[in-house]
Amino acid sequence: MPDDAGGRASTSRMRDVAQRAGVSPMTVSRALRDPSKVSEAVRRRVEEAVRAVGYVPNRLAGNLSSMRSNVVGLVVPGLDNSLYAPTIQGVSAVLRASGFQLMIGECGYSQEGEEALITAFLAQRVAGLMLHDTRHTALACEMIRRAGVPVVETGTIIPDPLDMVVSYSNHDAARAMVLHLHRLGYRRVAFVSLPAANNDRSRDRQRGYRAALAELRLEAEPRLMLEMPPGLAAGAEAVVRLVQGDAPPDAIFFAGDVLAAGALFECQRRGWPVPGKVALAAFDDIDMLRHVVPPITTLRLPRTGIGRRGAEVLLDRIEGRSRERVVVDLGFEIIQRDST
Amino acid sequence: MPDDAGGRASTSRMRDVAQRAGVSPMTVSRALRDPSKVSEAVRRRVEEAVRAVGYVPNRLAGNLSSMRSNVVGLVVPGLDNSLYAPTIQGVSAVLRASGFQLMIGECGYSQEGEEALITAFLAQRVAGLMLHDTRHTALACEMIRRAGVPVVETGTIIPDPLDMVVSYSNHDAARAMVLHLHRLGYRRVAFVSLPAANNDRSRDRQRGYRAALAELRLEAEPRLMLEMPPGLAAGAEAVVRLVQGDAPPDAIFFAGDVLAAGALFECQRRGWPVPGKVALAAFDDIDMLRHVVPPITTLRLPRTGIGRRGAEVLLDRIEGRSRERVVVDLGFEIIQRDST
DNA sequence: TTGTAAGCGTTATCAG
DNA sequence: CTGATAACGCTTACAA
Repeated sequence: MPDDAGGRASTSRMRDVAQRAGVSPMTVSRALRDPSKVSEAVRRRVEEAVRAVGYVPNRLAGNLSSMRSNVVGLVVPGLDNSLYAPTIQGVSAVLRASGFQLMIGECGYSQEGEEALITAFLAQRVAGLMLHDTRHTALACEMIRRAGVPVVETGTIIPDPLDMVVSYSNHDAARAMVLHLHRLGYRRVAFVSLPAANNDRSRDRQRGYRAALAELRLEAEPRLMLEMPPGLAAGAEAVVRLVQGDAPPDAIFFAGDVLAAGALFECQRRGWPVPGKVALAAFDDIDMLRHVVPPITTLRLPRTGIGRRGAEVLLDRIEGRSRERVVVDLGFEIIQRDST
Repeated sequence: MPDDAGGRASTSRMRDVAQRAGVSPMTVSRALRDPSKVSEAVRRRVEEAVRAVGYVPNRLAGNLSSMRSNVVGLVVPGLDNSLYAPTIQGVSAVLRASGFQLMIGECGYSQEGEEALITAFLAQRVAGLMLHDTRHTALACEMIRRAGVPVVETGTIIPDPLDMVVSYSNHDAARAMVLHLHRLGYRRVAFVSLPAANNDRSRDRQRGYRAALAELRLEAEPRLMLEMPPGLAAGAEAVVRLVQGDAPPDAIFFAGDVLAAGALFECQRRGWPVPGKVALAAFDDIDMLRHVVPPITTLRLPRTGIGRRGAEVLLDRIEGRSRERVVVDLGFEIIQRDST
């Protein structure tokens, strides 16, 4: 407790405001939450009293009493991954506009981590939950069901959501890019993704890649498929392994993180022309991909929109404006640039 | 409320657990928080009852009653800025290990935004506050003082903190880089930063630049100082303006965001050799700077450490292990690479 | 070791 | 429009 010297740390209650304004606490409560329910005179006296005593409402008490909550819990796989930033920002913007607070936690890409966070958020009695992953432990599902809390999953479109989904189809996006590369004339398209274990998005993308090959009556060659950890360095390693391997690809589709950029930087270092030696495509429209030389072909995903729309449908449910279990597919876009 | 079909959404209370275990609610409370205070037999019965009814403690009620809180509020200027990610992650890791929750908000680089968030967090009765900015509205300071909440500021080392500071000196870091460039032989070092209005970090860096020049008995030329918005595009624009201007610099120090990378990409596009045509230095050790061609000289800042250490000193105070108003300078490091 | 009583600071409800 | 009263679900303090 800093300084008891100047003004001691005292938190004033509604009661104090009431006394000072010469009304009952109940009237203060009303004046604060819906000024139209009290007389003009009282409203002003209360406002002044609030300022005078420096009153800050106690939402813990308010929430407990009203059995409502003004906080939403958001679980992301990893805070370090810059891909989640736009989504978080979208969520944050919408929540703030409605007077909600955002509680955030990272599950570390594990279902157990997610379960722990869900438990913690439920204990805080959050009004709603946003989950990036779409696979959960049985206990997590059970707890959510019992609590009756609305939930939005945002990682990828799935057929059997817990409740609501707002996302895009990782499967369709990956498939579309492979078809796009084929249309451009590439016949040996390699595929590099993040590890698919414990990651629905990666798995969906792999399935999309295979689906496209099947449609094109092309064989899925194991040596053209790689799983790499996230990071620029991994992308660099991947491009070297593929290009220097037997029967190298003419194009590489990097379905994750900044792998494609790492690969391009490696090509620059080695003097490999892109797309002359090998074409490169990426999965996310991060700013960097537009500025490197050459700019990299990629998918534009509705990251911010997922956050915004996700928060909106969640609030619609929380505030009783809707009872529907919506599934929103926000789509994607292919950005053709000079790397392919 | 999803599905009332299978099992209706009922939240069980401690009372229910107590009944089922054949003990009083108080005993359940004890069994849950400090199992050593109840008998072995009771502990087991309670545990089973908890599982049986799917009990999830209500921390709103708990916090209200105990007049303690297990949530910490964090205010960042912008969630989109990837620079804050490591700090947030550090905070998150430390808090989780202590059973604390993280409430997060973005103030949009404005003091008013920060004030609004502080008010909201105080209303949630957070146990502590972490602020990135080091300048605040008078009301914000007043509210924090009255609430008696411990606070950590993390943006830059300042002489008159609200309470505690954990950071590095932006002034010293900028100064050190300019001296470093001078030592390498560069005599006309330009300086590009983010707008300094409303940004203590930028201002500190500008002061550091000037301080270095003064020490070197060099004149601060206005045409060698630029303020640019964040982003790769701004860096590209800056390098062009400086290099094509009158009396161009031999080195450019980009003190913010990804400006330096944007500048390098522009040089690549134009075929300007770096550092042949102009040398480039950056301010933050983001992964990209190490992988581009050539790799860019920069400063390594203790981003994650600030989050971790900041959360630690905050928890020390919250949990009464310390009463000190610490100031922690985590320092910085110059990473010399091929761009200078 | 366990239980009882009295709040914590609000809001819902109902009466005036 | 305003106020009294009883929760909300838990913990503190004290008693048994």
